[in-house]
This record gives sequence, structure tokens and C-alpha cells, in this order.
Amino acid sequence: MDSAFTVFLVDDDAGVLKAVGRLLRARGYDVRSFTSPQAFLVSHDALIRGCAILDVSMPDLDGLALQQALSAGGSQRSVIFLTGKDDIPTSVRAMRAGAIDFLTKPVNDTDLLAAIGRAEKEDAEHRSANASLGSIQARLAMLTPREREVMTHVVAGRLNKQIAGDLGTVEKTVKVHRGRVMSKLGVRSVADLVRLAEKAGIDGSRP
Amino acid sequence: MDSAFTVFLVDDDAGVLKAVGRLLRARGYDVRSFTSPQAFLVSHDALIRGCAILDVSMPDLDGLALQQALSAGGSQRSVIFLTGKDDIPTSVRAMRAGAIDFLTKPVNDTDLLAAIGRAEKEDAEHRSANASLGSIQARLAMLTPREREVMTHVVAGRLNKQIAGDLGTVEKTVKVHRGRVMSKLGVRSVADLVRLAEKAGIDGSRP
DNA sequence: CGCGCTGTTGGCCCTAGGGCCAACTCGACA
DNA sequence: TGTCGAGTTGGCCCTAGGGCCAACAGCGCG
Repeated sequence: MDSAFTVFLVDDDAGVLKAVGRLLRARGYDVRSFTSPQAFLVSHDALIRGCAILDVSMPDLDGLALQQALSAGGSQRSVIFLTGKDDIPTSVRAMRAGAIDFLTKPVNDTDLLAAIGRAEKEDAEHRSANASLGSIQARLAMLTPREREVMTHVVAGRLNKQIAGDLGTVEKTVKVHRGRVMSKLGVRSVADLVRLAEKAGIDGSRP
Repeated sequence: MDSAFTVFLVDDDAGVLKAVGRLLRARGYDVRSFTSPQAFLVSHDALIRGCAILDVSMPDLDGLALQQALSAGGSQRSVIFLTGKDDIPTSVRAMRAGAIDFLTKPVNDTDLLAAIGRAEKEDAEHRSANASLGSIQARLAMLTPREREVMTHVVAGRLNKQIAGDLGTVEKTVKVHRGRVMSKLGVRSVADLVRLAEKAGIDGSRP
């Protein structure tokens, strides 16, 4: 079914893929295995709910680099690392780059499942944050340039007549744009407009 | 002088304290050394600009526990760990708990100084965020209970007459409170008020 | 008991916001 | 060339916000 959480397993050791894959499938996860980081990267679909479990040392593209590549590609895929040999600096870099966990092989089932549990939670948070941001940006995209311009002034707390002065027009025109902004964005108070703008990263706090 | 950045060195090995202390003092840092975590904790002053460099394994209270104790005490002191023996799970927990870095002994001077550099940056960010939050809360504390109540409704985007209905009073009274809120908080537009409330964690986005 | 703070309310008046209808200009597009 | 969307503007009118002055009630404190 579609509601399963997918685990993308990337490891050049087929034995690991098999063993971990079996464990996770038994737990109800949808598992997709890759023996090469490139294969994973090119076929990767950020829309699928899930997390990635990456081997640290792989030929060509190591786990860390793969993590960078993912985030550079705009994906917020949650990542769990597996490593064969102890290496503190690497674990520090991975965690600093936002990894969920950094586990050593042979991996303890409990630890791995706990990490995946955290990944599920993080993934859900990312998705809900993105959904809300996406809906805001979609509505913002419906505004004409002039309307957006008026909006930033309104969010900055300026009066219609001041906005009119700044934009080289008259108060009446500003009122019209302002009304259209409120209606297009589906908000009914300036307070809501300010919060919406805040989430979209529109900084109105200019003195 | 007072503008120096202080490094709190905590390690039960006096040799480490001496060696690292010398290095850092030569770089212009104000160094305070502690051979016991307790001694550091009881004399700790969160107001001092600086960071802590903690040994991971210490008697009674290990580095991780000390980090927890610091944050449980409300301090946001930036922490850098030093460890004698490799231990990935520990480094992962430390990083997840917000450590700046997790370095292995013997520590490389460059790495240590780089970590302290990041700590300086993080400390400055914490302080400016706290200062801004503190000033907001100080102003918020000047409001009477009724004024705060009116404020939450205003931030929620409600009209004066609706607020009056909710509070069982008349519109005129709400206007007065509202005016006093704006003046006490030093804001001149609802937009600014909303942003201020947002920073203070007052959630006005109730449908 | 009188003072001060908080909360309340009324009156008066002015400014700001905003809905509705109509009209006009311009550039793009079929 | 005619239509359409975006941007403009005017008039009319009503609601919302808010300043200023005055007044009154309840409460805690010296």
C-alpha cells in the first residue's frame, strides 16, 4: 500500500543489504536497495515518504558526499549512517550535516529501528512544514507584482497613504490592491497577513 | 579586559589543562581551568561570554552528563568535547545534544581553534537572541492582566467589538486597553505587535 | 481614610480601512 | 483590431480604530 514508510538502503555490500532489508521488511517497511550511490541518487524521488540508510564508505561517492548531494539537490531526505570502522570525525561531520544517527556495523536491531522511528518523525515534520509553505507560496504566486509590492508595505505596518506616496500613486489605488491581496491570500485580518508573510520569509520589520 | 572570550576548561587530567590552557591563552582567550566537573558547575556563570571544553570521561559526572546539567540549568553554554578514546555512540549523543564539536586527544590545535571559533559565533547568536527575547518579555511584563488579554485577541486579528463581546465589556474599553498595549510595548502598528507576539511565543493563529 | 493603580465607560471628533459601481489606460495576445 | 488582464482613479458611504477629556468603582497599602 501507499502509506508504507520507505527505507532506501544504500550499501556496496550485498550481504548488508540483504540482512538489513530482511529485518526492515519484516517490520513492515517498504525497502529499496541500491548497491551504488549513483543508482540511488539518479532514481531518487523526494516525494516518497521515507528515509535513507547510507553506508559511509562506498566507492566513488561516500556516504557523506551522498548526503551533501541529496541536500544540494533540494531534498530533505532524513539520513541514517552505517559505518564499518570507527571514525569520530566522520560521525561528527555527519551529525552536524543533520544525520538522524550514525551507527556502527554490525548494527544492533534495536538501535536501527529506533533511528528509523526518529526518521519517520522527522520526515513527517518536514512534509507538513513543506506543505504549509507550499500552499502559502502558491497563494503568493497568484498576486500581481503590484499587489505583492503593496503587501510588503502593509506587512511593514505602513498606512495606505504612506504606501501610496512610496509607490507614487494615490490612497484609493492602494486600498484596491490591498483588498485584492487579502482576498487572494484568503486572510481576513492584517494579523493573519503578517503571520503568513512571516512564514513565507517576507521581512516587514524594517524601521 | 572584559571583552575577551572565556574558555572554561574541564578535565581531570592536569596535564591537558596545562597544555590546552597555554595554547588558548597564547591566542588571547581568557581560560579558566577546572579539574572537577562539580567545581565548574557550581561556579559557572552563564553571563560570561565563552564556551566550555569538556573531557568526556571524568569521575562522578562525565562530560555528557555535565552538558545535560548545564542545559537543565537553563544555560545555553556552547560545548566542545575532548575524548581520550574513540567512541562513536558517545560522539553521536553529544552532537545530538548540541555540542559544537567532539575532538579526540591528542587534540589538533587547528581543529580546536576552529571549534572555538564556531563556539564564539554560536555564543554571540545565543546572546543576541536572548537579549531580544528578554527585552520583549520585559515589556510584556509591564502589561496588566487585562491588557495582555486584549492583546492576544488583537493579535488573533479580532475586531474591537468582538473582543468586547468575548471579554464581556464594551468596545470603548477595549480601545483603551488596546491603545495602552501599543504604547507600553512601543509598537505603532498591529503588524509590529503581531511580530512581537510571535517572537514571544504568543499564538494568535486560532481559527 | 485617602492615594494610586486597574479597569471601566461616555462623549466628541477625526483618521484609516474598505466595499461597491464605474471608468479609463496600456500592453499583450489572438 | 478587438478583447482581456493589470493597474489606476473617482465618488459615495459605512465601519473600525483611536486620541482627548472626564468620571467612577474596587482594591490594596500606608
